[in-house]
Amino acid sequence: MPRAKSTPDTAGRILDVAEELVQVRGFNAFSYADIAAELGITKAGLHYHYPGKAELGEALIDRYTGRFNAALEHIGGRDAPAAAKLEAYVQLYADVLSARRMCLCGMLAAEYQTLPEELQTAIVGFFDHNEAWLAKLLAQGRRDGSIRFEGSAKDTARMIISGLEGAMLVARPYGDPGQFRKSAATLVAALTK
Amino acid sequence: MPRAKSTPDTAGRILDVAEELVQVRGFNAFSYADIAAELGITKAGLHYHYPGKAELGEALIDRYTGRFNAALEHIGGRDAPAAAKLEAYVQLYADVLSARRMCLCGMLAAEYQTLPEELQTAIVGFFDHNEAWLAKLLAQGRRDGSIRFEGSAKDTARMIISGLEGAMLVARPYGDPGQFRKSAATLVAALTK
DNA sequence: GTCTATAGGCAGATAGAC
DNA sequence: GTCTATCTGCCTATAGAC
Repeated sequence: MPRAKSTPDTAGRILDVAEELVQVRGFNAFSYADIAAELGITKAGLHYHYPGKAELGEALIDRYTGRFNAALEHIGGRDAPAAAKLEAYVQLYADVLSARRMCLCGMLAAEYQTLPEELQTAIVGFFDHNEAWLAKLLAQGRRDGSIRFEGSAKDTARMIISGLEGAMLVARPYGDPGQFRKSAATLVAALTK
Repeated sequence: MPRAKSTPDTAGRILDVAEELVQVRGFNAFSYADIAAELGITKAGLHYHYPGKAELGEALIDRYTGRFNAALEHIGGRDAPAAAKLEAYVQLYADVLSARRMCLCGMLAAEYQTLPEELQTAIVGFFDHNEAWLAKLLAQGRRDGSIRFEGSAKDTARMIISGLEGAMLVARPYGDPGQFRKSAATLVAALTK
């Protein structure tokens, strides 16, 4: 997934800063003051662009999901065996972690019970779309022979997503991206050998 | 892992309530007021038992880790094939999730960057011990022939722990313990066959 | 051990000037 | 669009009575 591109507009810069704060600290552990200080504007100025934290959160998920889904489309459009596409999928997660960040929606999943309903719905949507995309890829891999797995493509897709999210979650306290790469490789190896 | 037993003493009841709050909402999303209201005492009363949130958090992790490790010892002491012990290990996680809770240390891992240093150290300790215990179990399973896996026992152990934590993380927004069970079963089947 | 009372700070949010 | 100023509420924490 491409990083958030540098945005000259204030609304976009707010999202850039807020996104990093949520991915590193969580939605409940950052404040408008944090963003304001980072951007050199006042808290009141932020409310002009995003009236409340809920609206800011929605915008964050929307942009993140859009960027992620675009990356999935890009991978899906390649002319390559499914196994190679699966590796590219794993790399999306590795890229996030290499910036010492958790997946935005993985972080929000932890805080799920404390979030406004609109955010909750958007989080589930993120995982639903990932699961559908990945299940389709796995089915393709079974056909082209590059991926072998037992059980349904849907269950396997869900397990891979869970495994990658969990590997990010556990690797971060160790501050070691290599640990994530190893875990992810172990997971993929078990599926594609 | 056995649930926290009902404790007549105030210090223990505080931990009971705080534990659920952290597992459901996170460390940064509960307050002394929440606990006080639940127990029918005042916030000031809590500070007598736990001077600050950091001390309360330490006590939470210590008790949780102790209970978890005791469950591991219990499983390890059984006369059973390693594969059966692995299933019992998975069940520890399933039991936590069936109470609509996240693993305490998994939740804290998400919030890692915002926590006091003593808590951070304790969280890593939890995962270290789990990994060592599980790696030993896997090695035993390889010897007794009940578990098959490629790569090192340590890497496989780490992937299993990550996968289980991630499966809890992702399953909770769906409010469906069955989803966790399926993911966990798929994970174990893929890694140990 | 638990209470009342309160301190001091920061949260999210708004009104209105510019 | 961004500011100053301010509101209200909740947070963690403490002092001191009982």
